Amino acid sequence: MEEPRRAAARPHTGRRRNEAAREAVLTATMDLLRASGEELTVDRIARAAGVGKQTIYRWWPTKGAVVAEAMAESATAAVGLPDTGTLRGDLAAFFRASFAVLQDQGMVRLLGEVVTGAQREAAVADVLHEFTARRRAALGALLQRAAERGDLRAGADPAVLVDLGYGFLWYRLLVGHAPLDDAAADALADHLTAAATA
Amino acid sequence: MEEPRRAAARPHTGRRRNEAAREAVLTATMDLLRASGEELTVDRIARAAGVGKQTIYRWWPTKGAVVAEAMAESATAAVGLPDTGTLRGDLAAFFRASFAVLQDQGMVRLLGEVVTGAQREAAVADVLHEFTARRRAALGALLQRAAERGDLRAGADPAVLVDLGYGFLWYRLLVGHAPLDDAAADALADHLTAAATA
Amino acid sequence: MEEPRRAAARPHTGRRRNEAAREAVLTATMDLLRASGEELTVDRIARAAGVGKQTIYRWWPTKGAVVAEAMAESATAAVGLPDTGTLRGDLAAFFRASFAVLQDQGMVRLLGEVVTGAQREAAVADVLHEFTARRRAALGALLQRAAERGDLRAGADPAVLVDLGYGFLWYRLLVGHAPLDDAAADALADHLTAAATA
Amino acid sequence: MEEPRRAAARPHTGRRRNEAAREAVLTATMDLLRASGEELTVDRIARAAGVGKQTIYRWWPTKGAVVAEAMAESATAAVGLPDTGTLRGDLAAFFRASFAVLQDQGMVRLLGEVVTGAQREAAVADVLHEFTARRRAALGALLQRAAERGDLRAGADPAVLVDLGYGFLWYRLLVGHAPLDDAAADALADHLTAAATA
DNA sequence: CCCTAAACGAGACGGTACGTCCGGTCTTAAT
DNA sequence: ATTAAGACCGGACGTACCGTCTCGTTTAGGG
Repeated sequence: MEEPRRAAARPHTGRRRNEAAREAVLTATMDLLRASGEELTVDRIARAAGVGKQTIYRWWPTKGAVVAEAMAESATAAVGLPDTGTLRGDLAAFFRASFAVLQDQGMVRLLGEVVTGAQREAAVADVLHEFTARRRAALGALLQRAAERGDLRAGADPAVLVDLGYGFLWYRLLVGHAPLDDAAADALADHLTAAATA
Repeated sequence: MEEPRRAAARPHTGRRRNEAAREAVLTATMDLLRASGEELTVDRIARAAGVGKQTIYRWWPTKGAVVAEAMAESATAAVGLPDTGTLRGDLAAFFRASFAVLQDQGMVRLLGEVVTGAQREAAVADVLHEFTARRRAALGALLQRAAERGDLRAGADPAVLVDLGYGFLWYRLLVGHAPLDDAAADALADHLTAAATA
Repeated sequence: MEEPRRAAARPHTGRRRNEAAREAVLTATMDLLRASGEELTVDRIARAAGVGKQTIYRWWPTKGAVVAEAMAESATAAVGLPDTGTLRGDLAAFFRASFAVLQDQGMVRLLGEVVTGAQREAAVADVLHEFTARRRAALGALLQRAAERGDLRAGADPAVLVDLGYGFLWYRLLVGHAPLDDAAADALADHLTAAATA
Repeated sequence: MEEPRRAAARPHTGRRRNEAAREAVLTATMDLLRASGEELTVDRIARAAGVGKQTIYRWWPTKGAVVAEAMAESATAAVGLPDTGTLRGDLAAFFRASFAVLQDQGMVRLLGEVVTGAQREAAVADVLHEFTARRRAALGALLQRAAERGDLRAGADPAVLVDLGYGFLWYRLLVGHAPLDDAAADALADHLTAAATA
């Protein structure tokens, strides 16, 4: 039995995407953000990565998209799911780890750029949505475990609790009026636990 | 022949600052943000306000400063301090009013622009700091009243509670994954009350 | 009797065109062409002229148009109408002067760029047309004087003679197989005289 | 044990040059020039010829070289040496044939591109030099025959006459202010004859 | 009949220039 | 002196094109 056209027979011709270039771009982006002195510019990213500008625009629609992907790559890996046995302990560990990532000034600028870019570029907003959704899911899983242990009070809504936790993080990150250190993580964990349990 | 000292008698020559122009600029800024289709540009603000560009730069140092002042003017007025007799009621009323302001799409873009601008302009950051500090003070006063009624649990930290509340608001505002409606305000009030009381 | 709108009442507001900038651009263009080492680039013109790129694009549609205007300005002035009493003498003087202008290497590159640009940009073609028309008119006037003296043979067509003369010039200029010096001017004058007279 | 010198013994292995590709490239170049709407681009030539870009660059050093070869192929063949018995007749026939080739708009653009390219690429200039030299030699041969018949006046310089003739052609071709039709050929022949004879 | 080398179509790559857009400053004539 | 209009410098943006560099495929000797 013949297919009318074996499209799969030749799925691709021509040179393939250069993975090294992709990584060089994302790395250069992070480096420039960390170097901090200058504005982040597509030309500068290209020059720092040793890459043509068109290679950037071939794979990312916009500078914001590059930044967004750099964020998604470097911020995701960091935080795993702790298991200390208690909700408060888990939350404290989770937020301590989350805040630790933000000690890198480059990371703070990165997140700022993304939240900024998301306000005007749909592509960036998409990446931000996906990224934050994954982070919320992680925190949600932590709460889910508590729920299974019967630790959550009747009216507690995990979605609200998650937004409280990450809201606290982003609010302090963007406004910068108060630190995101271990003490803050512990205080956050404490109050979130109070909100979640009877 | 007159002395220059006469200046006191006639303290000002030439056309005075046109208050109407100032208002036209801020209004035009909000309108353009609401119209939403295009980027916010100084040229566009000037044209929409029927004002010369120089008139804008005579009174504000940068575009960000204009946006920041527009925010400070239109977002502050709105929310007063409710007094329903219970912490949960007060919080629910406070956040319902706060969220109501954000139903205006222009206001959302405005706050987004400010948070964005604050990441790169110190002047904008200052206005954002001051603005958010005032809002936190308002919420703090509300909690203070509860504390005086003896409604707060021992370990509750008003500063953390305030950041939880406003963090929730800003997080949903910027990420946009969930609504900021009356139900959200009630849920927020409920969880915040749980975190604050025994 | 009222006009419906006195448009002429306010023919212009705002800053006027900066004549110094215009000249700086044209001068810088000629200088860069003479310097010769590098390609002629809008960015380079702007930098050399101490001018923003937008200022160039505000007044000229294209790089070619700038080059074309630079040509029109610097090549026109040079050649006046000689009057030696004889056609051969007039032609020799005219072409000696015309060829002299082309000893400047910058001028040669300039004309080459214009003829090049005219092949693909209508705006450049227009300037080239006007420029060459003016030059042909000058040579035509010279022939006209000879005609009035009765020096032209019956079948001689001034338009053809003019195209022969300028064709010789451009052909050697663009192909570069033979020089454009005084001897060439004299030989050209001689043969043109032979073609024009009995 | 064999020396590398053995390479001479077996000068070639592998696939041979595809002659069809060479012709497709030159044909596509002419076609695109005739189609005229868009700029001539190597990518477009490759696509139109159904050929990979590398195949073009394997056989020609630059785009200009392709264009130059296309010119050399299509413009040379056309014009032979007429023999009408008189100089005027020979010249008229020669230029009528030469001008006829230029009725093809593609040919005009082609020559324009070559003259253009010659201004900046030595390789193209070389081809142009050789091509024009051959054409001049053809016209020179025609004049030589007249000289042998004793038809040329004493002071007539064949090199100048040739440049006058081809200058006329190229000048009208590039500036485009007047046609290159049979009447023009006849007028050119007439004036050139007058310049060459007593 | 297989093996090796070169040519092929496709298309990604580094680099450079283009022409546009915007921020913030300066100039003009009018009020 | 202040205004509306708008030109100015600087510099980032996103696109286009050049000539080079892989890919995997195809073609042709030589063994």
